[in-house]
Amino acid sequence: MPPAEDRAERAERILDAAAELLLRAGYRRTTIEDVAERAGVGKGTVYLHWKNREELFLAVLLRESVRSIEDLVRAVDADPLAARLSRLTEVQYANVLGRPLLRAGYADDADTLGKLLPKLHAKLDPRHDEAFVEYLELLAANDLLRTDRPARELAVAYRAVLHGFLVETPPPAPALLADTVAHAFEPVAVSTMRLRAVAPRVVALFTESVALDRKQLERAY
Amino acid sequence: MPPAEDRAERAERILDAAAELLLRAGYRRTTIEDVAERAGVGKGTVYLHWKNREELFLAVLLRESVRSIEDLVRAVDADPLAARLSRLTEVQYANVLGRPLLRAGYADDADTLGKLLPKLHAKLDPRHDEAFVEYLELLAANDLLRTDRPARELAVAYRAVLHGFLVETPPPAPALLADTVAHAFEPVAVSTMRLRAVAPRVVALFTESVALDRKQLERAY
DNA sequence: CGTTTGACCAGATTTCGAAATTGGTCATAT
DNA sequence: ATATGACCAATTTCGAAATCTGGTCAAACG
Repeated sequence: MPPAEDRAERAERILDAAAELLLRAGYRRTTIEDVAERAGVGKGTVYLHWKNREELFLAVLLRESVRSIEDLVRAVDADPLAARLSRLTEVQYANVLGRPLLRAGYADDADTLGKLLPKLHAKLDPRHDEAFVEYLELLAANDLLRTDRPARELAVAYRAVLHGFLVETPPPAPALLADTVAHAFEPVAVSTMRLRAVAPRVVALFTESVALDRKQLERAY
Repeated sequence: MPPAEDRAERAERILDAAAELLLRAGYRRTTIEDVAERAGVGKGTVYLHWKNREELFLAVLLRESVRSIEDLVRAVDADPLAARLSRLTEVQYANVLGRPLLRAGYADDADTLGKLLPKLHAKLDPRHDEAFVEYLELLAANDLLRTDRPARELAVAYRAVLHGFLVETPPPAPALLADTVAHAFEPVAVSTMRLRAVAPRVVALFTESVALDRKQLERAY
Protein backbone atom coordinates (compact mmCIF):
# COMPACT_ATOMS: atom_id res chain seq x y z
CA MET A 1 0.00 0.00 0.00
CA PRO A 2 1.21 3.50 -0.81
CA PRO A 3 2.08 5.23 2.45
CA ALA A 4 0.32 8.50 1.69
CA GLU A 5 -3.43 8.79 1.52
CA ASP A 6 -4.45 5.23 2.28
CA ARG A 7 -2.61 5.27 5.56
CA ALA A 8 -4.77 8.06 6.97
CA GLU A 9 -7.83 6.30 5.64
CA ARG A 10 -6.87 3.15 7.47
CA ALA A 11 -6.29 5.13 10.68
CA GLU A 12 -9.78 6.54 10.36
CA ARG A 13 -11.21 3.06 9.85
CA ILE A 14 -9.49 1.85 12.99
CA LEU A 15 -10.77 4.85 14.96
CA ASP A 16 -14.29 4.19 13.64
CA ALA A 17 -14.08 0.60 14.81
CA ALA A 18 -12.70 1.63 18.20
CA ALA A 19 -15.39 4.28 18.67
CA GLU A 20 -18.15 1.84 17.82
CA LEU A 21 -16.87 -0.82 20.21
CA LEU A 22 -16.05 1.70 22.93
CA LEU A 23 -19.62 2.86 22.91
CA ARG A 24 -21.09 -0.61 22.77
CA ALA A 25 -18.88 -2.47 25.21
CA GLY A 26 -16.91 0.16 27.11
CA TYR A 27 -13.16 0.66 27.41
CA ARG A 28 -12.49 -2.19 29.78
CA ARG A 29 -14.23 -4.76 27.61
CA THR A 30 -12.91 -3.69 24.22
CA THR A 31 -9.74 -5.46 23.10
CA ILE A 32 -7.27 -4.40 20.47
CA GLU A 33 -8.02 -7.61 18.57
CA ASP A 34 -11.73 -6.74 18.46
CA VAL A 35 -10.87 -3.35 17.05
CA ALA A 36 -8.42 -4.78 14.51
CA GLU A 37 -10.88 -7.39 13.33
CA ARG A 38 -13.70 -4.89 12.94
CA ALA A 39 -11.38 -2.55 11.04
CA GLY A 40 -10.26 -5.40 8.80
CA VAL A 41 -6.57 -5.22 9.72
CA GLY A 42 -4.14 -7.33 11.68
CA LYS A 43 -3.48 -6.62 15.33
CA GLY A 44 0.10 -5.50 14.67
CA THR A 45 -1.18 -2.89 12.22
CA VAL A 46 -2.94 -1.03 14.99
CA TYR A 47 0.42 -0.59 16.70
CA LEU A 48 1.82 0.91 13.52
CA HIS A 49 -0.46 3.88 14.21
CA TRP A 50 -0.66 4.18 18.02
CA LYS A 51 1.93 3.17 20.52
CA ASN A 52 -0.52 1.44 22.84
CA ARG A 53 -4.15 0.75 23.60
CA GLU A 54 -4.64 3.84 25.70
CA GLU A 55 -3.33 6.17 23.00
CA LEU A 56 -5.68 4.61 20.47
CA PHE A 57 -8.76 5.22 22.58
CA LEU A 58 -7.62 8.68 23.60
CA ALA A 59 -7.37 9.42 19.89
CA VAL A 60 -10.98 8.32 19.48
CA LEU A 61 -12.06 10.85 22.07
CA LEU A 62 -9.76 13.53 20.76
CA ARG A 63 -11.25 13.13 17.29
CA GLU A 64 -14.74 13.39 18.71
CA SER A 65 -13.80 16.53 20.60
CA VAL A 66 -12.22 18.06 17.49
CA ARG A 67 -15.36 17.33 15.50
CA SER A 68 -17.55 19.04 18.06
CA ILE A 69 -15.42 22.17 17.99
CA GLU A 70 -15.48 22.12 14.21
CA ASP A 71 -19.28 22.08 14.46
CA LEU A 72 -19.04 25.15 16.67
CA VAL A 73 -16.86 26.94 14.18
CA ARG A 74 -19.24 26.05 11.36
CA ALA A 75 -22.18 27.39 13.37
CA VAL A 76 -20.50 30.75 13.97
CA ASP A 77 -19.35 30.88 10.38
CA ALA A 78 -22.90 30.35 9.16
CA ASP A 79 -24.42 32.84 11.61
CA PRO A 80 -22.29 35.44 13.43
CA LEU A 81 -24.97 35.78 16.11
CA ALA A 82 -24.04 32.27 17.24
CA ALA A 83 -20.84 33.75 18.66
CA ARG A 84 -22.86 34.88 21.68
CA LEU A 85 -22.05 32.83 24.76
CA SER A 86 -25.64 31.72 25.22
CA ARG A 87 -26.06 30.68 21.59
CA LEU A 88 -22.70 28.96 21.42
CA THR A 89 -23.53 27.11 24.60
CA GLU A 90 -26.80 25.93 23.15
CA VAL A 91 -25.03 24.57 20.08
CA GLN A 92 -22.33 22.89 22.11
CA TYR A 93 -24.83 21.39 24.56
CA ALA A 94 -27.00 19.90 21.83
CA ASN A 95 -23.80 18.72 20.21
CA VAL A 96 -22.51 16.91 23.26
CA LEU A 97 -25.90 15.36 23.97
CA GLY A 98 -25.91 14.07 20.41
CA ARG A 99 -22.42 12.53 20.64
CA PRO A 100 -22.59 9.69 23.16
CA LEU A 101 -18.84 9.50 23.60
CA LEU A 102 -18.53 13.17 24.42
CA ARG A 103 -21.48 12.90 26.73
CA ALA A 104 -19.77 10.03 28.49
CA GLY A 105 -16.71 12.21 28.83
CA TYR A 106 -18.52 15.19 30.30
CA ALA A 107 -20.73 13.09 32.54
CA ASP A 108 -17.82 11.09 33.97
CA ASP A 109 -19.33 7.84 32.72
CA ALA A 110 -16.74 5.51 34.21
CA ASP A 111 -18.49 2.42 32.91
CA THR A 112 -17.84 3.24 29.26
CA LEU A 113 -14.63 5.22 29.63
CA GLY A 114 -13.09 3.43 32.61
CA LYS A 115 -9.56 4.51 33.36
CA LEU A 116 -9.43 6.72 30.28
CA LEU A 117 -11.17 9.58 32.06
CA PRO A 118 -8.28 10.80 34.23
CA LYS A 119 -5.84 10.47 31.33
CA LEU A 120 -8.25 12.27 29.04
CA HIS A 121 -8.56 15.26 31.33
CA ALA A 122 -4.80 15.36 31.76
CA LYS A 123 -4.37 15.36 27.99
CA LEU A 124 -7.01 17.87 26.86
CA ASP A 125 -7.76 20.41 29.53
CA PRO A 126 -4.88 22.89 29.72
CA ARG A 127 -4.96 24.47 26.28
CA HIS A 128 -8.70 24.34 25.73
CA ASP A 129 -9.36 26.02 29.04
CA GLU A 130 -7.02 28.80 28.06
CA ALA A 131 -8.68 29.30 24.69
CA PHE A 132 -12.07 29.42 26.35
CA VAL A 133 -10.99 32.11 28.78
CA GLU A 134 -9.61 34.09 25.85
CA TYR A 135 -12.96 33.77 24.15
CA LEU A 136 -14.67 35.10 27.27
CA GLU A 137 -12.21 37.98 27.50
CA LEU A 138 -12.89 38.82 23.88
CA LEU A 139 -16.62 38.91 24.63
CA ALA A 140 -16.06 41.00 27.76
CA ALA A 141 -13.96 43.52 25.88
CA ASN A 142 -16.92 44.05 23.56
CA ASP A 143 -19.66 44.33 26.16
CA LEU A 144 -20.99 40.93 25.23
CA LEU A 145 -20.29 39.52 28.66
CA ARG A 146 -20.60 40.72 32.26
CA THR A 147 -17.54 42.73 33.19
CA ASP A 148 -18.10 42.98 36.94
CA ARG A 149 -16.06 39.83 37.46
CA PRO A 150 -12.85 38.62 35.79
CA ALA A 151 -13.42 36.29 32.84
CA ARG A 152 -11.47 33.58 34.63
CA GLU A 153 -14.03 33.54 37.45
CA LEU A 154 -16.95 33.57 35.06
CA ALA A 155 -15.31 30.62 33.31
CA VAL A 156 -15.40 28.62 36.54
CA ALA A 157 -19.08 29.40 37.10
CA TYR A 158 -19.87 28.72 33.45
CA ARG A 159 -18.25 25.32 33.50
CA ALA A 160 -20.17 24.42 36.64
CA VAL A 161 -23.44 25.40 34.97
CA LEU A 162 -22.73 23.48 31.77
CA HIS A 163 -21.53 20.49 33.72
CA GLY A 164 -24.65 20.61 35.86
CA PHE A 165 -26.97 20.57 32.86
CA LEU A 166 -25.04 17.74 31.24
CA VAL A 167 -25.16 15.62 34.37
CA GLU A 168 -28.87 16.13 34.97
CA THR A 169 -31.17 13.26 33.97
CA PRO A 170 -33.07 13.71 31.86
CA PRO A 171 -31.08 16.51 30.19
CA PRO A 172 -33.06 19.77 30.32
CA ALA A 173 -33.98 21.43 27.03
CA PRO A 174 -31.12 23.29 25.29
CA ALA A 175 -33.24 26.46 25.29
CA LEU A 176 -33.41 26.41 29.08
CA LEU A 177 -29.64 26.24 29.33
CA ALA A 178 -29.23 29.03 26.77
CA ASP A 179 -31.63 31.15 28.73
CA THR A 180 -29.87 30.46 32.03
CA VAL A 181 -26.47 31.26 30.55
CA ALA A 182 -27.79 34.44 28.93
CA HIS A 183 -29.11 35.73 32.23
CA ALA A 184 -26.19 34.51 34.33
CA PHE A 185 -23.31 35.73 32.20
CA GLU A 186 -24.41 38.17 29.52
CA PRO A 187 -25.15 41.87 29.99
CA VAL A 188 -28.78 42.98 29.80
CA ALA A 189 -28.37 44.16 26.23
CA VAL A 190 -26.20 42.43 23.65
CA SER A 191 -25.23 44.48 20.62
CA THR A 192 -25.83 42.64 17.38
CA MET A 193 -23.36 44.91 15.65
CA ARG A 194 -20.53 44.14 18.04
CA LEU A 195 -21.40 40.47 17.80
CA ARG A 196 -20.95 40.56 14.03
CA ALA A 197 -17.63 42.30 14.48
CA VAL A 198 -16.40 39.74 16.98
CA ALA A 199 -17.57 36.59 15.20
CA PRO A 200 -14.61 36.25 12.81
CA ARG A 201 -12.19 36.51 15.70
CA VAL A 202 -14.11 33.83 17.58
CA VAL A 203 -13.87 31.59 14.55
CA ALA A 204 -10.13 32.25 14.35
CA LEU A 205 -9.66 31.59 18.06
CA PHE A 206 -11.39 28.24 18.03
CA THR A 207 -9.89 27.20 14.71
CA GLU A 208 -6.45 27.89 16.07
CA SER A 209 -7.06 26.02 19.29
CA VAL A 210 -8.40 22.99 17.45
CA ALA A 211 -5.48 22.99 15.04
CA LEU A 212 -3.14 21.76 17.76
CA ASP A 213 -5.44 18.85 18.54
CA ARG A 214 -5.77 17.97 14.89
CA LYS A 215 -1.99 18.00 14.52
CA GLN A 216 -1.77 15.55 17.39
CA LEU A 217 -4.32 13.30 15.69
CA GLU A 218 -2.46 13.40 12.41
CA ARG A 219 0.67 12.09 14.04
CA ALA A 220 -1.03 8.69 13.67
CA TYR A 221 -1.35 9.34 9.92
CA MET B 1 -34.60 0.79 80.46
CA PRO B 2 -37.65 3.04 80.49
CA PRO B 3 -39.12 3.03 76.99
CA ALA B 4 -39.63 6.80 76.78
CA GLU B 5 -36.72 9.22 76.57
CA ASP B 6 -33.80 6.82 76.69
CA ARG B 7 -35.03 4.99 73.67
CA ALA B 8 -34.74 8.04 71.44
CA GLU B 9 -31.35 8.75 72.96
CA ARG B 10 -30.19 5.26 72.08
CA ALA B 11 -31.49 5.66 68.53
CA GLU B 12 -29.44 8.83 68.19
CA ARG B 13 -26.36 7.06 69.50
CA ILE B 14 -26.79 4.34 66.92
CA LEU B 15 -27.26 6.91 64.15
CA ASP B 16 -24.12 8.72 65.31
CA ALA B 17 -22.16 5.49 65.15
CA ALA B 18 -23.57 4.64 61.74
CA ALA B 19 -22.82 8.12 60.38
CA GLU B 20 -19.25 8.00 61.63
CA LEU B 21 -18.57 4.59 60.12
CA LEU B 22 -20.42 5.38 56.90
CA LEU B 23 -18.16 8.33 56.35
CA ARG B 24 -14.99 6.48 57.27
CA ALA B 25 -15.55 3.14 55.59
CA GLY B 26 -18.47 3.57 53.22
CA TYR B 27 -21.81 1.76 53.07
CA ARG B 28 -20.53 -1.46 51.60
CA ARG B 29 -17.84 -1.92 54.23
CA THR B 30 -19.83 -0.96 57.32
CA THR B 31 -21.55 -3.85 59.08
CA ILE B 32 -24.39 -3.76 61.53
CA GLU B 33 -22.13 -5.34 64.13
CA ASP B 34 -19.60 -2.52 63.74
CA VAL B 35 -22.35 0.00 64.28
CA ALA B 36 -23.79 -1.87 67.27
CA GLU B 37 -20.42 -2.21 68.92
CA ARG B 38 -19.54 1.46 68.45
CA ALA B 39 -22.96 2.44 69.81
CA GLY B 40 -22.47 0.14 72.79
CA VAL B 41 -25.51 -2.04 72.13
CA GLY B 42 -26.12 -5.57 70.97
CA LYS B 43 -26.72 -6.32 67.33
CA GLY B 44 -30.34 -7.30 67.94
CA THR B 45 -31.02 -3.91 69.50
CA VAL B 46 -30.37 -2.16 66.21
CA TYR B 47 -33.21 -4.18 64.72
CA LEU B 48 -35.53 -2.96 67.47
CA HIS B 49 -35.23 0.48 65.87
CA TRP B 50 -34.91 -0.15 62.13
CA LYS B 51 -36.22 -3.06 60.20
CA ASN B 52 -33.01 -3.63 58.24
CA ARG B 53 -29.58 -2.29 57.41
CA GLU B 54 -30.75 -0.15 54.54
CA GLU B 55 -33.38 1.62 56.65
CA LEU B 56 -30.80 2.41 59.31
CA PHE B 57 -28.43 4.07 56.87
CA LEU B 58 -31.23 5.87 55.07
CA ALA B 59 -32.19 7.27 58.46
CA VAL B 60 -28.63 8.57 58.86
CA LEU B 61 -28.96 10.48 55.61
CA LEU B 62 -32.47 11.62 56.35
CA ARG B 63 -31.34 13.07 59.67
CA GLU B 64 -28.48 14.86 57.96
CA SER B 65 -30.87 16.28 55.40
CA VAL B 66 -33.30 17.40 58.10
CA ARG B 67 -30.49 19.14 59.96
CA SER B 68 -29.42 21.04 56.87
CA ILE B 69 -32.95 22.29 56.27
CA GLU B 70 -33.19 23.28 59.91
CA ASP B 71 -30.04 25.34 59.36
CA LEU B 72 -31.79 27.00 56.45
CA VAL B 73 -34.80 27.83 58.56
CA ARG B 74 -32.60 29.24 61.29
CA ALA B 75 -30.77 31.41 58.77
CA VAL B 76 -33.99 32.92 57.43
CA ASP B 77 -35.31 33.32 60.96
CA ALA B 78 -32.21 35.25 61.96
CA ASP B 79 -32.16 37.40 58.82
CA PRO B 80 -35.21 37.74 56.55
CA LEU B 81 -32.97 38.82 53.67
CA ALA B 82 -31.65 35.27 53.60
CA ALA B 83 -35.00 34.24 52.10
CA ARG B 84 -33.72 35.46 48.73
CA LEU B 85 -32.96 32.60 46.39
CA SER B 86 -29.35 33.64 45.95
CA ARG B 87 -28.72 34.03 49.68
CA LEU B 88 -30.53 30.82 50.57
CA THR B 89 -28.52 29.01 47.93
CA GLU B 90 -25.30 30.34 49.37
CA VAL B 91 -26.24 29.08 52.84
CA GLN B 92 -27.33 25.70 51.55
CA TYR B 93 -24.22 25.29 49.39
CA ALA B 94 -21.83 26.08 52.25
CA ASN B 95 -23.93 23.78 54.38
CA VAL B 96 -23.70 20.84 52.02
CA LEU B 97 -19.98 21.35 51.48
CA GLY B 98 -19.56 21.26 55.24
CA ARG B 99 -21.53 18.04 55.71
CA PRO B 100 -19.57 15.26 54.03
CA LEU B 101 -22.50 12.87 53.97
CA LEU B 102 -24.77 15.35 52.23
CA ARG B 103 -21.99 16.21 49.84
CA ALA B 104 -21.61 12.54 49.05
CA GLY B 105 -25.34 12.42 48.39
CA TYR B 106 -25.40 15.39 46.05
CA ALA B 107 -22.20 14.43 44.27
CA ASP B 108 -23.31 10.83 43.66
CA ASP B 109 -20.36 9.48 45.61
CA ALA B 110 -21.03 5.79 45.00
CA ASP B 111 -17.95 4.71 46.92
CA THR B 112 -19.26 5.95 50.27
CA LEU B 113 -22.98 5.58 49.64
CA GLY B 114 -22.98 2.52 47.39
CA LYS B 115 -26.40 1.17 46.63
CA LEU B 116 -28.05 3.64 49.02
CA LEU B 117 -28.08 6.38 46.41
CA PRO B 118 -30.96 5.12 44.24
CA LYS B 119 -33.02 4.26 47.31
CA LEU B 120 -32.26 7.60 48.85
CA HIS B 121 -33.51 9.50 45.82
CA ALA B 122 -36.61 7.34 45.69
CA LYS B 123 -37.30 8.10 49.35
CA LEU B 124 -36.66 11.85 49.56
CA ASP B 125 -37.26 13.53 46.24
CA PRO B 126 -41.00 13.79 45.65
CA ARG B 127 -42.11 15.98 48.55
CA HIS B 128 -39.01 18.15 48.82
CA ASP B 129 -39.14 18.95 45.14
CA GLU B 130 -42.71 20.06 45.52
CA ALA B 131 -41.94 22.28 48.50
CA PHE B 132 -39.07 23.85 46.60
CA VAL B 133 -41.29 24.67 43.63
CA GLU B 134 -43.80 26.23 46.04
CA TYR B 135 -41.01 28.34 47.48
CA LEU B 136 -40.08 29.51 43.99
CA GLU B 137 -43.70 30.30 43.20
CA LEU B 138 -43.94 32.30 46.39
CA LEU B 139 -40.88 34.30 45.35
CA ALA B 140 -42.24 34.77 41.84
CA ALA B 141 -45.56 36.04 43.16
CA ASN B 142 -43.63 38.77 45.00
CA ASP B 143 -41.32 39.85 42.17
CA LEU B 144 -38.38 38.18 43.88
CA LEU B 145 -37.87 35.78 41.00
CA ARG B 146 -37.96 35.93 37.22
CA THR B 147 -41.53 35.51 36.05
CA ASP B 148 -40.90 35.04 32.33
CA ARG B 149 -40.75 31.28 32.84
CA PRO B 150 -42.83 28.96 35.03
CA ALA B 151 -41.30 28.26 38.44
CA ARG B 152 -41.21 24.57 37.59
CA GLU B 153 -38.85 25.22 34.70
CA LEU B 154 -36.66 27.52 36.73
CA ALA B 155 -36.50 24.78 39.33
CA VAL B 156 -35.02 22.40 36.76
CA ALA B 157 -32.41 24.94 35.71
CA TYR B 158 -31.69 25.85 39.31
CA ARG B 159 -31.08 22.26 40.31
CA ALA B 160 -28.72 21.80 37.38
CA VAL B 161 -26.74 24.87 38.44
CA LEU B 162 -26.52 23.83 42.08
CA HIS B 163 -25.63 20.29 41.11
CA GLY B 164 -22.95 21.59 38.76
CA PHE B 165 -21.29 23.67 41.46
CA LEU B 166 -21.40 20.79 43.93
CA VAL B 167 -19.84 18.39 41.47
CA GLU B 168 -17.04 20.72 40.44
CA THR B 169 -13.62 20.04 41.98
CA PRO B 170 -12.49 22.04 43.75
CA PRO B 171 -15.85 23.54 44.76
CA PRO B 172 -16.07 27.17 43.60
CA ALA B 173 -16.53 29.86 46.24
CA PRO B 174 -20.08 30.16 47.66
CA ALA B 175 -20.14 33.82 46.63
CA LEU B 176 -19.65 32.86 42.99
CA LEU B 177 -22.62 30.54 43.12
CA ALA B 178 -24.75 33.16 44.88
CA ASP B 179 -23.80 35.66 42.21
CA THR B 180 -24.58 33.24 39.39
CA VAL B 181 -27.95 32.33 40.88
CA ALA B 182 -28.81 35.98 41.47
CA HIS B 183 -28.18 36.87 37.84
CA ALA B 184 -29.69 33.71 36.40
CA PHE B 185 -32.94 33.60 38.37
CA GLU B 186 -33.64 36.83 40.19
CA PRO B 187 -35.10 40.01 38.69
CA VAL B 188 -32.76 42.97 38.27
CA ALA B 189 -34.06 44.62 41.43
CA VAL B 190 -35.09 42.73 44.55
CA SER B 191 -37.30 44.58 46.99
CA THR B 192 -36.04 44.33 50.56
CA MET B 193 -39.50 45.16 51.84
CA ARG B 194 -41.17 42.34 49.97
CA LEU B 195 -38.41 40.02 51.10
CA ARG B 196 -39.13 40.83 54.73
CA ALA B 197 -42.81 40.18 54.12
CA VAL B 198 -42.16 36.83 52.50
CA ALA B 199 -39.56 35.49 54.94
CA PRO B 200 -42.01 34.17 57.57
CA ARG B 201 -43.90 32.26 54.93
CA VAL B 202 -40.67 30.76 53.67
CA VAL B 203 -39.84 29.67 57.20
CA ALA B 204 -43.28 28.11 57.53
CA LEU B 205 -43.00 26.36 54.19
CA PHE B 206 -39.68 24.73 54.95
CA THR B 207 -40.62 23.94 58.53
CA GLU B 208 -43.72 22.19 57.32
CA SER B 209 -41.87 20.23 54.67
CA VAL B 210 -39.22 19.10 57.12
CA ALA B 211 -41.83 18.06 59.68
CA LEU B 212 -42.79 15.07 57.57
CA ASP B 213 -39.21 13.89 57.41
CA ARG B 214 -38.77 14.35 61.13
CA LYS B 215 -41.91 12.32 61.75
CA GLN B 216 -40.46 9.54 59.68
CA LEU B 217 -37.25 9.66 61.69
CA GLU B 218 -39.12 9.53 64.99
CA ARG B 219 -40.80 6.32 63.99
CA ALA B 220 -37.54 4.72 65.09
CA TYR B 221 -37.98 6.34 68.54
C1' DC C 1 -42.85 -9.60 82.04
C1' DG C 2 -40.96 -6.67 78.87
C1' DT C 3 -36.36 -5.77 77.10
C1' DT C 4 -31.90 -6.98 75.35
C1' DT C 5 -28.73 -9.98 73.57
C1' DG C 6 -25.49 -12.76 70.85
C1' DA C 7 -25.40 -17.67 69.02
C1' DC C 8 -27.02 -19.31 64.99
C1' DC C 9 -27.84 -20.06 59.96
C1' DA C 10 -28.83 -19.28 55.08
C1' DG C 11 -27.19 -16.59 51.75
C1' DA C 12 -23.95 -13.27 50.21
C1' DT C 13 -19.12 -11.93 49.79
C1' DT C 14 -14.26 -12.68 49.72
C1' DT C 15 -10.24 -15.38 48.76
C1' DC C 16 -6.99 -17.51 46.06
C1' DG C 17 -4.86 -20.55 42.84
C1' DA C 18 -5.64 -22.31 38.26
C1' DA C 19 -7.09 -21.38 33.65
C1' DA C 20 -8.01 -18.22 30.07
C1' DT C 21 -7.36 -13.85 27.92
C1' DT C 22 -4.94 -9.90 26.22
C1' DG C 23 -1.46 -6.10 25.35
C1' DG C 24 2.44 -5.60 22.98
C1' DT C 25 6.56 -7.60 20.18
C1' DC C 26 8.90 -9.29 16.34
C1' DA C 27 10.32 -13.02 13.09
C1' DT C 28 8.23 -14.25 9.10
C1' DA C 29 5.29 -13.72 5.01
C1' DT C 30 3.89 -10.90 1.43
C1' DA D 1 9.04 -1.87 2.79
C1' DT D 2 4.83 -3.18 4.91
C1' DA D 3 1.59 -6.11 7.27
C1' DT D 4 0.66 -9.96 10.05
C1' DG D 5 -0.51 -13.25 13.65
C1' DA D 6 2.12 -16.66 16.63
C1' DC D 7 4.10 -15.96 20.78
C1' DC D 8 4.92 -14.70 25.75
C1' DA D 9 4.67 -12.19 30.06
C1' DA D 10 1.38 -10.13 32.65
C1' DT D 11 -3.09 -9.24 33.72
C1' DT D 12 -7.87 -10.74 34.14
C1' DT D 13 -11.38 -14.09 34.80
C1' DC D 14 -13.26 -18.07 36.92
C1' DG D 15 -14.87 -21.09 40.42
C1' DA D 16 -15.05 -23.52 44.46
C1' DA D 17 -13.90 -23.31 49.21
C1' DA D 18 -13.68 -20.51 53.10
C1' DT D 19 -15.22 -16.54 55.47
C1' DC D 20 -18.32 -13.11 56.71
C1' DT D 21 -22.77 -10.79 57.53
C1' DG D 22 -27.80 -9.61 57.70
C1' DG D 23 -31.47 -10.86 60.10
C1' DT D 24 -33.90 -14.07 63.59
C1' DC D 25 -35.16 -15.74 67.91
C1' DA D 26 -34.62 -18.65 72.08
C1' DA D 27 -32.51 -17.74 76.11
C1' DA D 28 -30.70 -14.46 79.58
C1' DC D 29 -31.59 -10.59 82.16
C1' DG D 30 -33.46 -7.42 85.41
